[in-house]
Order: sequence, then C-alpha cells, then structure tokens
Amino acid sequence: MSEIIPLPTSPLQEKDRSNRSAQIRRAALKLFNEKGFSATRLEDVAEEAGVSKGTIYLYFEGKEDLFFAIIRGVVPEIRNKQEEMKNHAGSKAALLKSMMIQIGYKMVNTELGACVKLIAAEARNFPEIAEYYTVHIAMPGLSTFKNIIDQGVASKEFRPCDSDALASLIILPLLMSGIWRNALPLIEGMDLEKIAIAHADHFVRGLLLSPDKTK
Amino acid sequence: MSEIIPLPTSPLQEKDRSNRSAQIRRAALKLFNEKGFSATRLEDVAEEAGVSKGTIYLYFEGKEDLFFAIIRGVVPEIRNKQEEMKNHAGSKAALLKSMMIQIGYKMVNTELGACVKLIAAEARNFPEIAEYYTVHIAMPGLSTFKNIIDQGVASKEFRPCDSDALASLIILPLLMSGIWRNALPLIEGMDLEKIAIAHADHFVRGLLLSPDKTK
DNA sequence: ACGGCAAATGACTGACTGGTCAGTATCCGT
DNA sequence: ACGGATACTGACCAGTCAGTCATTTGCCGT
Repeated sequence: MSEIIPLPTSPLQEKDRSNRSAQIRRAALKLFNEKGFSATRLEDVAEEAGVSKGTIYLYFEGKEDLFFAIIRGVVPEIRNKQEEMKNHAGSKAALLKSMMIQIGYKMVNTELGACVKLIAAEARNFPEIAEYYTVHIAMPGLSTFKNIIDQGVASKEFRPCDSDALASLIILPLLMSGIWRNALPLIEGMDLEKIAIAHADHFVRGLLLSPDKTK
Repeated sequence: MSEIIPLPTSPLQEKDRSNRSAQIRRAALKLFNEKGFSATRLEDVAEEAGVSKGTIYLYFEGKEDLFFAIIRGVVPEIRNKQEEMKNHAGSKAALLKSMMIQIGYKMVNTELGACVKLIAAEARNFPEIAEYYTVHIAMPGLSTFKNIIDQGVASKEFRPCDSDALASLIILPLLMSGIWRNALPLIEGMDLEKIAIAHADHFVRGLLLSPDKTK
C-alpha cells in the first residue's frame, strides 16, 4: 500500500496503540454487557477493539482471564471511594447524601453499572469472582456505611436503628439502578439520577432525629 | 431389562408425568439461573427434568421459546398482587408496608427472584422480553405505587414528595434483593427478609407527616 | 537499505450443542 | 389380546466458536 497513512501518531491512535489491553477490555465489557459472557464471541470482541482474534491471546490467557481482568479493573476506584468516606469529618447526614449521590451517578453514567450487572449475571459461574466481590467490595462497603450510621446514632444525629439492614438499603437501590440502566429500557419518567438524589434525600430524612439541616 | 420398576405410579411420579411442561420449565429455570441462558445445555435441562432432550421439543419450540414460557409463567401472580393493591381500603402506610414486605418475601423465597435475575441478565438479547416486562409489569407496578403515594399525600397522610422517584425506590431494593439472593453468597449478617422489613419501615417512616401509627 | 525481532494476523481444528427424526415404549379402547 | 395412537427416546447432523500457530507486517538500530 502506498497510500499515506494519515496522522499515525494522533493522540487517539497513539493512546490505542500504546494500550491494547485497555482497548480490548473496553470492547469486551461492552459486548459482555450487551450479550452476556457466554453468548459473546471473542471474534466480535476483536472486531470491536479493532484487532484480530489472535491479538487477544497476546494480552489475556483466554476468555475467562479477560473477564477477570475487566472486573479487577474497576476495583481500585471503589476502594478509593471507601477510603474517602472513612476520612471524612463533619455531619454524617451530609456525608451519606453526598456518597449516595456520587455512587448513583457512577452507577448510571460509567462502566460501573455494567460491571455490577455482569457480576450479578455471572458470579455463579465464577466462584472466584463472587468471592472476590463479596470479600473485597461488598463487605468493606457495607461495613463502612454501617459505621457511619452507628456514629451518627451515637452522636444523636440519627435515630436508633438496625444499622446492618440500613447499610444494605443504602446500596441495594443504587446497584439496581446500575443494572436497570444496562439491562432494560428506561420507563417514561424514570430518571435514574433523579432517583438516586431522591433516595439520598428520603433515606437520610428517615434517619434524622431533628429536621433536615443539610438542605 | 427384567428388573422390577418400582412404584411406577407413586404420587410424585404421577404428578410429574401429568405435567411435563411445568417439570421442564422448573428444571430450565434452575439451570438458567445458575449458569445463564446461553451457557445452559438443553441436554442438562432434560436430565434435570428427568426426560430426554427430544421431549423438550414436544412441549416447546426451542430453547428460546422455553425461556419465554418461564417468564410468562410468573406474570399472573404479579398482576394479581397489583389488583390487590388497587382494591385496598384503609391507611396507605399500612398498605405500602404490607406490600413491600410481601414482595420482599417472594423475591427472596420463591422463583420470582430467579426470574428477575434472568430478565436483567438476558433482556438485551430478547427485546421481546424486555418490552413485555416493561409494559406489562414494571410500568403498571410503578404507576400503582405512585398512585398510592399520591393518594396518601392528598389525604395528608404523607408529606409532599416526588412520587415518581419514590415509587421506583420502593421496588428497586426489592428487585436487587432477589438478584443478590440468586447471584451472590449472602454476607454474614445480611438477612434479606429482615432487610425488606427494615425497608418497609424506614421508607414509610420518611413519608409520614405524623409519627407512625401502624406500629 | 537491511536484517532482525516483536507484534499482529487469520485460517484452521477439535470439541461442543441446538435441533431433527426414525425408531421404541406405553397406553387405551375394543 | 390386538392394534392404532400418543408419548418418548437418543444417535445423529450441521453449524458454531475458543483457542492455536505458521506466516506476515512493520518497527527498530545500524
């Protein structure tokens, strides 16, 4: 071919070329999310990523390893959020609200929701994933929320309550928002971001002893 | 073979024999839920149901039709619950609580949770299912909850609120409970029934204008 | 311009599985 | 006891796809 290859080092191509692994993981997540792990053909992942099938095997040991790599990729961000919560000073109500809205936003607008859906759909086929998610994400996350609630109760900011159950109830609707967003068409009037905000507001309202001062 | 076939008409076998279709659907739901639709081999469904592969094709047109039949099978029960809610007289708070706890119970203890997980995982592969679920279950369900909340607001039982968002927030944690139950190992201290009850209690508490009288 | 090396390719293979259908078993009315 | 009808079976076929590897591409330093 004698045609001029245009801008072979443009920012986009440079980035792609320099990180085949991320490029393949992105493509795979998109298709796994659309079709499911088992129904996704590796050849389609290759095409979506703009490489050939063989190339995938230069970066991953196989389909399953590619799946694990995707899940591992979202963990650091979640861990950081958890750290952020632990080190926060100030009103627990404001902290909870802020975190719920941020998590809700990420669930609906980033690949996080797709990952949650994938984990829910495939965890039973990959016990390793289920174990990893449970031990390294869900348990510390719930425990962090529980601690915040307990602290709020201790300082008389919140009413006494079953902090175990309420910690779960913070996160369950947000997880389901992420799944819905990636699984089903949105129903008219069903704005998932608005729902996350309403969740934060309504949940904390039911927890406060005195009328809401964070408004 | 000359061996005696034991009790060929025992009650159990009689029942099974009389309804191959339900028997196959039960087996298929179990395996679809465990492995996912695509990763489930029809031959395994046949074995689980105690029939041969060919028999499945006497009752269903194919794998996909079997899947549709499973989903259609849970709809009547849901529709009945919705009717029940529309015809209820009395305190909206008590009605909401009762419904939330009942739905939560079914999500965690019946095949309903497995169906929700399946729909979430597979809806994008079967737009017909997504459409059906959205139009015939989700929309009327949300609209029923919204009406109850609006009525409660009108009668000054509930505070003014975004009833669209709150209707979604009633159901999202319950759906996620059903999915969690069928996807992930329960975390220590994570009792999904207890969570449904706490949800009902906490959600309604945040909605009431005057202190809770349903206690 | 060249030669060597790492990166990338895609045709190929072997295992797997949805769906078929010719054959078998079971049931029931006579 | 018979025979037709209905229910069931499982070997088989045709298509699919994860994973392999001999070959090609293109990027260097010299």
